[in-house]
Amino acid sequence: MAKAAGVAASTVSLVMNKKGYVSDATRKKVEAAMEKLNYIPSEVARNLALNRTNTIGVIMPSVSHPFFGEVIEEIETALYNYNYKMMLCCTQHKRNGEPTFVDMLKRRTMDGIIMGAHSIDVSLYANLTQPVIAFDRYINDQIPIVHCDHSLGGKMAAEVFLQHGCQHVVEIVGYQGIRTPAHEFHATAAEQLRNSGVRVDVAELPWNAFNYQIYSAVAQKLFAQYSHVDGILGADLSIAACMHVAAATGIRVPEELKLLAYDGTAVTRMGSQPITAVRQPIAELAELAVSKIVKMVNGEQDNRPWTIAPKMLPGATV
Amino acid sequence: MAKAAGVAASTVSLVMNKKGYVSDATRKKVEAAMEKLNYIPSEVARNLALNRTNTIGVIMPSVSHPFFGEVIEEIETALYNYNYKMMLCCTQHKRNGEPTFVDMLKRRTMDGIIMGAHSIDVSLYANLTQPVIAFDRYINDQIPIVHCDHSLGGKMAAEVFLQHGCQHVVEIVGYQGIRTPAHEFHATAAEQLRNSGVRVDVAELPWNAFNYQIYSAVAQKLFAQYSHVDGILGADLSIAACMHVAAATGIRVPEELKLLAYDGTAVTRMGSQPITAVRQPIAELAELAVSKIVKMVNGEQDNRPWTIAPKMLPGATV
DNA sequence: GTGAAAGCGCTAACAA
DNA sequence: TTGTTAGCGCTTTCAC
Repeated sequence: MAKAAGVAASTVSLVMNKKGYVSDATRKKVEAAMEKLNYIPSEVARNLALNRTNTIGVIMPSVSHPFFGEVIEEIETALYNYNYKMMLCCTQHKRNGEPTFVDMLKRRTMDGIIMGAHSIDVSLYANLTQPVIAFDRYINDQIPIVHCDHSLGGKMAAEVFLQHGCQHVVEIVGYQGIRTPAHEFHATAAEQLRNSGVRVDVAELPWNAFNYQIYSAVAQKLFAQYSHVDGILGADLSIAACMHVAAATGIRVPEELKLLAYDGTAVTRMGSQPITAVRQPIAELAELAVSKIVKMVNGEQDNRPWTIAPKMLPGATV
Repeated sequence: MAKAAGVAASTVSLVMNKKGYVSDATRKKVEAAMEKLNYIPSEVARNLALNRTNTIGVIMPSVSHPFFGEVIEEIETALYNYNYKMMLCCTQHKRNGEPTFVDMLKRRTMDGIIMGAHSIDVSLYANLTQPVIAFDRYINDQIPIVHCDHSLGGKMAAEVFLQHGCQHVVEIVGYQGIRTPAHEFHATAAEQLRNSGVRVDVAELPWNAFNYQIYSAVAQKLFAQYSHVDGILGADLSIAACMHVAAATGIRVPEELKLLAYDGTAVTRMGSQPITAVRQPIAELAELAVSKIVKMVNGEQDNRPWTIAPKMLPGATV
């Protein structure tokens, strides 16, 4: 390419990157040659020379799950706006997905990682030289976490049940063996409710279980076990399952039973009755995570807080 | 690294890649040094030297859509099994996502592309030197397509309505301005039904519209327009929307109205009534697309057919 | 078996 | 303003 244009390689570099001073004459010359050969520079060579790939790895448990799907979509969009590409690793059904992926980070295939998987072994993330951000997930003391203000969310949720005079609330919570700030949501809600004399019971989901059958089974068991429940709090799909089981059982929502979802993804809009939800601001969280990791990659300072408040999403189930 | 081990770089390369002959003594020496420095080779340098990245780009309209979400998840899994990484581009909400992404292909950031977006302008894909495979999508005559046997699917669907004696079927079809083999599904079903004297009407969705509100609006309009419809055929979410509108209107499913979904993703299992569906074998399609693109990247031959048959997925809506 | 040397295609520092 | 040189970290001949 350089010789075709009759200039040095470095000059071509300057033209491509619009850097330094290049006379109009040689610029034209170079551009003409680029045009003629329809030359396209190798990103890989560039990556090697610059020691950066403009790629961020994203680790999530699942893609085909409403919450993570939306998270991934928003992260990818945000990365795109920052001129980064996304490599995705989905851990749910792989034996060694996560170690393999972290290894790619070490091999410098990507500049950093946004990690949101529900892994039990997080020792992988010790002593990494590249930046890692956790998405709603506690990994270790070195790794900062972008998350929703779950404690506030829990208060908002409790408030809803209290306002409607619920006496017995069941919370369907995620697997407690992983450490995520999201547990705070249920803990806070439970605390507030109990402080006001409401009975609170807890049903725990198994680990990395993201399919509807499981939610449905949990819902059925819940109704069998707690026949006088008048409020249920859980993630979107758990609540959707409860709504269907309630309908099948002849329990009227919201008259006899209040259902409140946490997350507020599209599935809460998809039933015959929209589900009332405390919504995690997924797009904002994604944008925040991306802006943080990009700053870290570039060694820049960022003072935005790591937490974003949830919002109430109106519906017809309370 | 080489000097630390007291050997030449080329020897280190041989050891890392388990290639050629290396004496046990020097192998140990190298491995010891790798251990000590906890040396990790640069994938980027490797990519440059080998002119391949082991990365496949995937372009889809959306992530947070049940069909595409599942497709992406399965593609990523299949790629992982072939030792490839996935770069994802989601086009739905971006101005220039697709051209930018194809440009990355030209810059050799990835070895090939699996393309499943609903783009209207496909001129981007002319004259590419790297392999591209279309996923259920017609791009141009050079680009092969992995897809479900939609024609068979259409026959299966028609058969269902005929068996149940439907007289007036409405098909909710995707935007017709893009060219996808999937249109064949509705065309075949319509033809078969009309041949048997069934009235068939068609409702068309707008382009790149993947949110539930739109499906819901289409469903409402459909019932208003065709008051005597006794069968509806459409993609999962369209049918889910119809089910809810029917419930709200007091139309009994399946007694008065048969609903049959095409795709058969998890959402058809999620309502109070599981939706009967003609299921696209997404995992198999994904695996096929991946195995094809990998073969193409490696210049190998592959004789598997490009098409896979759909299957009936039982439910309670016909 | 192993090392020296060239090359992958770019960027950066420095001269000219 | 532009060219020269060195270097990013690996792989691959090809001597030794």
